[in-house]
Formats: sequence, C-alpha cells, structure tokens
Amino acid sequence: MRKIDLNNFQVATSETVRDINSRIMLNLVRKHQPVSRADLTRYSGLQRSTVSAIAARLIAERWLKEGAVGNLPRGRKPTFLHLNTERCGVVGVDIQPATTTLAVSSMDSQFLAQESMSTEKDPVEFIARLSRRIKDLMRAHPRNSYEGIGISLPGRMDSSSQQLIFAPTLGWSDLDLKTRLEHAIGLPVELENAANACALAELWSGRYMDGVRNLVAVTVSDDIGVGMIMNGQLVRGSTGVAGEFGHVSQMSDGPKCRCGNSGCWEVLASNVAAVRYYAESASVRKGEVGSKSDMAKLPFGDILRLVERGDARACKALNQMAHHLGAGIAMLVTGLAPDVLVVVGEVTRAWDKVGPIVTEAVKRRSFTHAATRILPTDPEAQPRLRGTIALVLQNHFGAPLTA
Amino acid sequence: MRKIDLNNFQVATSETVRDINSRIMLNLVRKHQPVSRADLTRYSGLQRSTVSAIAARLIAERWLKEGAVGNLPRGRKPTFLHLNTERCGVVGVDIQPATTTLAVSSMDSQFLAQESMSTEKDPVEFIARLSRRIKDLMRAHPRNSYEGIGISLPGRMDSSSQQLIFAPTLGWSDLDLKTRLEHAIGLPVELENAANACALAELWSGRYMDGVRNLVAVTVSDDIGVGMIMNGQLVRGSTGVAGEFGHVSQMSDGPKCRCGNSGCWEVLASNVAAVRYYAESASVRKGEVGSKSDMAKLPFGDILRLVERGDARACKALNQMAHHLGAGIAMLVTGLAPDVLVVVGEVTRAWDKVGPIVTEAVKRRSFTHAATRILPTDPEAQPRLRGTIALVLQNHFGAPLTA
DNA sequence: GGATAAAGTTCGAGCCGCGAACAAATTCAT
DNA sequence: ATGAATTTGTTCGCGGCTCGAACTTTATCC
Repeated sequence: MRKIDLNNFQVATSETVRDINSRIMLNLVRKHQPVSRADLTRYSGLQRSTVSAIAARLIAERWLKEGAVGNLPRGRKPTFLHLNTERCGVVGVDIQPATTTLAVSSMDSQFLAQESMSTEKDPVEFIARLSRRIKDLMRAHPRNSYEGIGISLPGRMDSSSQQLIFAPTLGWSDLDLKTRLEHAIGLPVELENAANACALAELWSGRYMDGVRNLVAVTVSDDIGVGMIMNGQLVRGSTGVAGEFGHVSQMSDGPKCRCGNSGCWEVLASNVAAVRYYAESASVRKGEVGSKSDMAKLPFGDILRLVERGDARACKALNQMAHHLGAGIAMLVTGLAPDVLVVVGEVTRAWDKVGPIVTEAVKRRSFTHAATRILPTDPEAQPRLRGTIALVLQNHFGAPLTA
Repeated sequence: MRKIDLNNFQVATSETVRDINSRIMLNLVRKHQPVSRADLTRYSGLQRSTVSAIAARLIAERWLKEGAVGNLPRGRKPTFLHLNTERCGVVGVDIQPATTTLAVSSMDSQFLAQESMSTEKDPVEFIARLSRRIKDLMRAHPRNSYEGIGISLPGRMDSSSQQLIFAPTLGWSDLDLKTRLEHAIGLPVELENAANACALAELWSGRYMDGVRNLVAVTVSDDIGVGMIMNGQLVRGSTGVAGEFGHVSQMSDGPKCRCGNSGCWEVLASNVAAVRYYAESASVRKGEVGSKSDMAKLPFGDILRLVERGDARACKALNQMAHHLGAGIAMLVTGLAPDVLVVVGEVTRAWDKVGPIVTEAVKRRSFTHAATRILPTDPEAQPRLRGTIALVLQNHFGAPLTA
C-alpha cells in the first residue's frame, strides 16, 4: 500500500481508465508477444470488446502491429499482435570521466548504432559537441519518431529539478544539463546516476521473467555505486543521493577516502583498491622492477590480465578485493533483501574467481532468509547504456501516475 | 515511474475513477480539515460538481461529516467537511516477548482504550486468550464498525502469505497467526514486523506535513530493527525480510552474535550492548560488589537511571552504545538518504546525551548531501501500537491498487 | 452440410468527470 | 430597502470508458 503524495498527484478522469488499461495491455504484449486479442482478454481480465477497442487504438497510435495468424485445433484463427519496434527510437548517452558513448536504439532496446567521443572538462563545450553528434546520429538513422534522450552519468542530480548537483570525477557542478540539451535537440532528456541506470536496465531487461520487483545494482569501477529498485521503483532518497553505500565505512582504521571518511567500502573493494593491494604486496615482498608508485598507476585491466595468466600476486590482490566486495554485498543483502543483486564492472570478467568468494562471504555474513540471487552482468552488454534506454522507455511502459 | 507488476495488477473500470478520486478527497480532507467543498475543488483540481458528488457519497458512506459553516468576507458561507472519526474503530495489538499490549482506536488514531497481557510461549493458547480479550475490548467500546486488526510483532512474515516465518524471541515459528485470528474474530488481520510498524506510524503521523516519502525507523531494544519506507511505500524485500541491518557486521573481530556472525550492529549498539559495556568496565576496574555476570543481567532501564544520577561508568557505557548507534545510523543515512530517520526505544529517554553523539557520528561519517533529519520518538507515544493502527488505516487512505 | 468452437465486432446500458447554467447565500454600495 | 457583486453549491446534458449480451466470422470435425 502506497501513501498518496498530496504534493504530486493526478486526479482521475474517464480517460484515465483507458490510460491505465492501455499500459497494462502494452506490457502484456511485451511479455507474451506474439499474442492474440483473445489471449489478452484472458491475461488481463478485460472484456473481449474492451481489448479490441484498446488494441485498435494502440494500432492506430502505432504502438502495436498486427502480424501473422496463428493456428488452433478448432475455431477461427487468431491474428497475432506484437510491439511495433519501428515506431520510435531512443537516444542513449553514457557519460564517463574519459569517454562518452552514445547510441540510438529501437523500442525493443536493440541498438541501431553506437559510437564514442571523448568527455571534455568544459561542460558547455561538451554539450555543444554532444548535441551535434546526437543530431548526426539521428539523421543517419531516421525513425518515425524519437521519444527522448536518456543520459547516465557518474554523479548525482536533484530528483525533482534534475539539476546536476555532484559529479566529482567529471569536474562539473551545478549544471543544468537537462534543459540545455532539451533546447539544443528538442527532445525530452532524462538524467540518471550510472548505478541507478544499471538497475533500471536490469529491471526492464526481461532477464528475470517478471516477479523481480526488488533489485540492487552494484557498479564497481574506480568507485562503487549502488542503484536500488524497491517495489518496482527506483529509490532516489530525499535529494536524489540514495545509494552511496560505497561511502559506508567498513573498517574504522582503514585507508582514507576522498570523501573524508576512513575505510569506506569503495576504498576497500573498488578497482583502485585491487591496484593498491597489488602495489602493496610488491613493496612488502621485494624491491623488484618498477617502484611502488608506478604500480599504483597500473590500470585495473592489467591486473585482470595478470590474473588470467596465473600471476600469484595479482590473484591475491583480486582475492582481497573480492573479499571486501563480498562484505559490502552482504550488507546490502542483509539490509535490503532484494530478489536479485547484479554486479557491474570489469571485475565481472573474472567472475569465476571473484563470484565464489563473494557468495561465500554473503552466505557466511548474512541472515540467510533472503534468497537473493547474486549475478554478474555481461560486460559486453553495456548495462549503463541499456539503462539510458530504459530510462526513456519506462515513461511509456511504466505505471501512469494516478492518485 | 513504477514498473507495472504483471503478477499482481488491477485493470481499471469506470468505477476506478471514483475510487481514485475518493481516496484523494479523503486525504485532502484529512490534511486540511475542516475544509469546504469549494476549497477541495481548488486543492484537487476537480470540478465543483464532481467534488460535490464525491462528498455526497463519502458522507453517505459515513467517511465524512458536514460541520459548522465558515465565514468569508463576501459571498455564501461554506459548510465545512471533516472526517467522521466515529465511523470506525481499529484494533491494534503490539506483541512483545514479555507482554502484549492491545488497544482500540478511532479513525483519527486516538486510543479509546488500552490494556496489557502477558505473552505466552504457546501460540495456540495465546491466540485463544488474545481473541477473548479483543472481543471484550470491542464489546466495551462499541463503534459503528471495526475495520480490522493490526498486529506488530518482533519477527518476520512472508510478504505474500503473511505466514510467520521467523520470530526467535517469541519462540514461535511457521504459524498462521493471521488466518487463525481472522477466523476467531471475523475481522481482517494485518501482520507486520515491529520496525516496519514504527515506520508506518511515523509516515501517517502527520508529524511531517507531508513531503516525507522516504523514512527510516530504527528500533533499539535488545536487538536493532530497521523499517524502511521508500517512495511512500514500505520496503519488504524479496521474502519480507528487508531491514535486517541490525545484523550487518560492523567490526569483523567483534563479539559473537546469535545470528552466527561477529560484530553485528545490534551486538554493538543495542540495549544489551550497553549493559555489556557497563559490566565490562566493572570487571576491568575493580572487584567491587556484584559479579560481572550479575551485572550482565541488569536491565537497560537501570543503566538509564544510573546515567540520570550521573554515574560515570553508566555514562561511559551509554556513550559507547551511542557511538556505535551513530555508526550504524550513518550507514543508513549514507545508503538510503531518507528525509527522516526516527529512533525508537528506551534509549530515546536519554536523547539529550545520546542524540548529539549520534548526529556527530553521522555528520562525520556520511556524505553530507543527504539532509536527513534524525529524530527520537516520544517514548510515551507507543510507536509500535500506533503503527498497528496505521497498518489498518492505510487500507482506507492509501493509494488504491491500479495498474 | 450441419454441429461445434473459438476469435473478434457491434451496440446499448451504466458509471463517471466535465463544464455551463442555475440556485442559494451573503456583503456592500447606493 | 434594493440591486450588483461575489462566492458556494447543485443540476443536467455530453462524451469517454468498460461491461456484457448478441452477433458475425472463420475454422474443424463428423
């Protein structure tokens, strides 16, 4: 049961009924397609006449298309309905400190094209260049309509105004990225934190046969971010900053974190932590080639490659990271008890080594009543970018705001 | 934006419109009462005619009552509407390991009567006795109707079946309390974990002038429980076990917890932790009167009394507890960023001493972008019991299930 | 060729909010 | 007093929606 938000509600009119039922139909088609009108009456509980009327409208609005006819042992053959993936396109932009990836996607979240560009320090200059690239991409891939632009970025925005309020790795601050881009391109823009975008991508991925309404995404890179979906809805917290579990202190006498605190989870379990563990083990053991500070600049990818080759020191560093990753994930499983917890980041490439350590730590440390599945994401699948698409599509497939 | 739950949705009919708008009206009256129909058109955006029609129905259904007429500088005088608190009663039951408190309340959450009984080890026997007491209480306080029974208990129930799955301190397990009581009394029963009940109580308390849709309740007694409300809705997690932050390990080499883990938050910051700190300081300092094991049986209330009298050792024990309480609360503030975090329990009686330590710890340890207010509850206000009332009333005031 | 079965359409009834017109109640200027 | 102005609240026809029964269409099987 949800409390009605008296600061942001919508009264119902007669059209609200059709709104609600259309959304339900659209989701039923998404789930069961190809599907006949008759099946939809059974799935929805609506009358046959109502289903026909809604289908007619959704076809007129080009959300649905009629397809082949099916076969049945008896009676008239059904004509199948399915989503009209041609209808609309979505632009997704994944901004990361070094490079920005942009893509156009169809309604079924299939990428039509994808390209990269460098992220710049000057946000105004960057926005100008980005909007040119987006326009070019849209021209190169014409669609009936483009519905919006979803953007994932490593930072936080105010949940109501969508003003960027915190993006340390980009060096931007207090920027109205949303309005600027909307004016430049003329499409609605949705901003979201990268971890939240990943959580959305998983929620809408179709990977979990519905039923998953509580999902946590943990992004592991140079920092650790957490995106939470509870009761089928993104949790943004009071000012949009929920999910900073990466800055929960796990070891009061641990290394200093840039947030000012000590022993934060992300200091112990992020990619840079693994690099540090590797460098430390070097200096302790022997003088060897390369100074300690050189090693501290090693990219995390190199550690993974060393692990693949069986390098003992790299393996140990990765194990340490995995151990701490497990401790933090145990906290999330214990406290949030999601149906699914997905891990995002390069570290999933070594999940055969990391996964067992993590699940063992969770099993050992957490109340076992929660049956949380801990899963790596496919590193090739670009979860952040898929999340930006989901960010726009949820406006069409999510529950309409009522009451 | 919420994802539609295809396993549990409700299609809209023409009556859904009235359902939704009635709920909105009811909440607007609750917020603004006494309030005229004309004001309600302004608050809701509905037409005057629609507001009148809905009001007429709500009056016929006895949810609302017409009251006095107001005064205006010009024009016809408005007749005020307000909630009809006489309409219905609610039964609330707060089960705790030693004693169970039951109460009957009117629709405005005012207690009409309240009494206590001992909690028994045998659940079947207990249910029989409890239902007799409830029936007597209802007979002694006749209302037009009783809407339901809300029950708070120290344990976890499956979120769908409401079967009790875990209640160690009561010694009950796998019990269908809900169905048994429903059959015995003939009223719908709502079960909820005590911490969740406290969170609900605060959400519906009217203490925060709306706007608060993300709220965390931390119950501190012999254990620590956490109830979370995110996006205006209780977070129960996959099988109803979300909120066990009390069993997040804060100190890997800390004391053993009954959950099998070490250094759990509740082992470091609960009432028994304070008692243990007190006992430890005794044994370390001197032989003195009373053995260490005697002191470990001291009730937490005695420690609070000693603190009031200025006992240095008791103060130190309380400080230690407060320090760890702050560390855990910092975790919640950092990770969940609620608008409000309320602390429930005897410890709030010494909040002048504990509060500053907690807020200092949170300020030091957490990302300060979240503007979470950390507040103690009034120990006299019986948050668990108020929560049981909210549990039933939210069925009438919460958003109806649509889509 | 008729019985049976299933898919899909048509159409009137009923619920509901909208919005304009109307009725009621009250103040204020003349 | 009296009428204009103002505000509250009601009445009523319209259009949107789903329901549900009746009907049409398209198939298979005996």
